[in-house]
Amino acid sequence: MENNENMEKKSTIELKELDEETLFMVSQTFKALSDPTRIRILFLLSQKECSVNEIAEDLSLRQSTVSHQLRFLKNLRLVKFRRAGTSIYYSPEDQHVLSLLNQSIDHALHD
Amino acid sequence: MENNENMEKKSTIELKELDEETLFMVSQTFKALSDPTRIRILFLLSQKECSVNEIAEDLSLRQSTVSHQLRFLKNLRLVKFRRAGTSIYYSPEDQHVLSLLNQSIDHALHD
DNA sequence: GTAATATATGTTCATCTGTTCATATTGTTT
DNA sequence: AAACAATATGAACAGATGAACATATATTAC
Repeated sequence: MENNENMEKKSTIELKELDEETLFMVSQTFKALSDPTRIRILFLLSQKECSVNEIAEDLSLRQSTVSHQLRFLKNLRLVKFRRAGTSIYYSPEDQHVLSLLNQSIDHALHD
Repeated sequence: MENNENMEKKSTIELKELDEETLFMVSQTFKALSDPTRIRILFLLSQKECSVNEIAEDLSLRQSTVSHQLRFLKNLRLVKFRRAGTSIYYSPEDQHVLSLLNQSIDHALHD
């Protein structure tokens, strides 16, 4: 009974609907960022557009691992790609998720 | 070679270290928010301080399920608690994570 | 003290995840 | 067209995860 009127500043969550669909979308978004490999891929792509092989080499991952994770990120529309010759170059598509990642890294670094 | 100087606005991720420890912390934070049950618990707690049983009843979850998830959130310092009689009341502890959740819900709702 | 209530914990189980290998597909280049 | 290069895909496996049950612990009330 002492915690019922804290919806002003400090970004407390306002009363909103949390229907099943929203809940699923939100959890999926965070799931995308819950794996170190995916974070490293997104982090790398936020710095430079990369082909699949470049990602694999830069992060010391198998090509198939990168490809599988890119499919995951692609399905969630978090990355886009373009073909260039025989390679396919990936880059981030969702600025919002990149922002969430950025904030979280900042917060972790500043302890 | 066309994506190398986009570190101004739009919250592109700046060049930072992504050491193992930071990577782990960040991924753990997002993992906490990647499960619908934990999201519902945090969302509920952001609105009112609750005992374990209140959470279980409000969200139609087993008491043990709630307790296990609370332990998870407690380990990550995302919730705090106080004892009152025979009950234990939980509330959010990490404003930053609450902010991430809030942003993500907003984004999902505004499509 | 004992009984009652609230919460925490251990274990089991089914499911989900992420990686790897092997192979298929796709587009390019000659 | 064939050969090549880059990427995607399928299957299999190990490990992680979340829910449920039963039970243990802890505090209050009597």
